[in-house]
Amino acid sequence: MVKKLSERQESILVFIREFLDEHSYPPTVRDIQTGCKVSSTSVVDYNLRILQRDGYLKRETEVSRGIELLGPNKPATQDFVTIPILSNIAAGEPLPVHTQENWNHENTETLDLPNFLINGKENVFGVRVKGQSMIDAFITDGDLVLLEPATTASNGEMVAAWIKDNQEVTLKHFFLENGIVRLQPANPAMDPIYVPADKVTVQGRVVGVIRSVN
Amino acid sequence: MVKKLSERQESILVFIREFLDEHSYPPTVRDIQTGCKVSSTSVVDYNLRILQRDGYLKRETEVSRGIELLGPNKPATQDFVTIPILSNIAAGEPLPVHTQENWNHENTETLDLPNFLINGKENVFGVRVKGQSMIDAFITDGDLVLLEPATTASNGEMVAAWIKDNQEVTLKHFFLENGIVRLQPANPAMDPIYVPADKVTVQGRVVGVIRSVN
DNA sequence: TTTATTACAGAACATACGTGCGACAACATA
DNA sequence: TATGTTGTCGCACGTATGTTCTGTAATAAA
Repeated sequence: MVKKLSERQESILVFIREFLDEHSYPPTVRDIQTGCKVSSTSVVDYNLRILQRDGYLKRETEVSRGIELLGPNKPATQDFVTIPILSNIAAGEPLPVHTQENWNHENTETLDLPNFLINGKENVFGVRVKGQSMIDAFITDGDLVLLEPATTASNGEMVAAWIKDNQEVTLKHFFLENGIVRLQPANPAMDPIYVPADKVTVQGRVVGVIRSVN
Repeated sequence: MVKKLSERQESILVFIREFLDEHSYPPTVRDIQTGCKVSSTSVVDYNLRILQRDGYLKRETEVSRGIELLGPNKPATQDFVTIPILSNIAAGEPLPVHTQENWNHENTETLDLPNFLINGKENVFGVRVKGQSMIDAFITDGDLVLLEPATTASNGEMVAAWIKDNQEVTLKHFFLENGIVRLQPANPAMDPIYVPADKVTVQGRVVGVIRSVN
C-alpha cells in the first residue's frame, strides 16, 4: 500500500537531493518553496509532513534545515576517510613527510576511501606509482599505493624504503638481518636487494593498493 | 605560517565533526556554544571567523547552519557506488552470472566504493581472489578484483576467462588471433596460454583491483 | 607609560525559519 | 443536498539563529 507520490512531492524530493549535492546543509522550507515554485511555505510544510509520514524523509521539529533523506535517496552512510594523495613524486627523491597539519590546504589532492581499506590506521596517505622504479610484483605503473607513515617495520612487511645510495624510493618486503636490510621483491623471479641498515630509511608501511583500469 | 589552533578552536572543530556524525545537518552557533561550553555566541562567531580565515571551514553568511568543514575534517562528498561481492567462488566453476536484479537481496555482501574506481561502468561486481589459480602478476591472493560483466573483449584487455577444458577461471590479458585466444599473463616470465576460441568464455573485464593489507 | 592586539563577555538587534490558522476550490462520499 | 477529504493559498506568530555593538582583561609592542 505504498501511495504514489504527487508531482509536487516528487519535485520536492528531487530538489532536496540536488540541494544536498550543492550545499553541505539541507534546505529550509523556504528554499524548497522557491526552488519548487510553490506559492506558500505552508504547502511545503504540508507536503513534507506527507513525505515524512510515508517514510521518504525524517524531520526534526523546530529545527531549521532539520531534514534528512531516507531510503534510496539517502547519501552513503558508510564510514569514509579522506586521505591526501602525494603526487609529483620526483624520481630520486624521498617521499615528502606528511602530517595532519600540512595538508590542510586546498592544493592537496584528496580521495575518499571506504574505511575497510584503512582499517583504523592513522595518517594514511596515497602515492601514485609512476614509472618503473617502484614497480614490483603485484604493484605496477599507475597503481595508487596506500601508505601508513612509519620509520620502522617488522620483518616481512611491505614498506616504502628510501635507499640512500641509489637515491630512490622502492616498494619491497622488509627484512632486517644482522644489521643488513634485505629488501625482497614479491616476485620470486627477482633478486633481493641487500643494504646496510644505515643506508635505508623506512618511510611507510603499505596498507593497501588500488588499481583503476580505464 | 600555519598558526596553531587554540584549545577552544580545536574543541569547536571536534564538536562540529561529531555533530555532523550524529545529525544530517551542521550545528548552529548556539549548538556550538552549549556543546563547547562557551559563554557567548559572539565568542563562537569570533572563533568561527578565525577558523574560516585559516581554511578549516567555510561559512555561508546569513544562513542558518551554513557551516562546511574543509580539509581533513571534511566528510566525504564524493559519489559512491554500491557493488556486490561474489564470494564462495569454488575452484573449478565459472563465475555465477550476476545481474542487477538478483543481488538486491540481503544475503549478498556489498561494498561502497568511490565512483572513480568504477568510472561509469554498469553492474560492476567484485570477486575475492582465492588460492593460486587466478593469481597472475600484479594480482595476488586476497585481492578484490572489480569486474564489469562482459562476454567479449578487445585485444589487450584484462579479463576473467573461463577455460572449459581446465575447468577454471583465470585473470589474463586477452588476445584473439585467428580463432585462437591467447591469454597472456601480465608477468613476462610466465608463458601465455593458447586456447581455441570456442573453449573460452569471457566472463568479465577487469576494471580495478583493491588490496587491503592487514 | 601609551597603544595595539587578542580573546572573551553580555546584551541586543534583525532576519531566518518552522509552524499554525482561516479560507477556498475540487472532488468524492453519503 | 450536506459532509468530508485533499491540496492549495496568504498571512502572521514566535522562536531560532546569524550578526553587531560595547566593554573588559591580559599581553605584547612602541
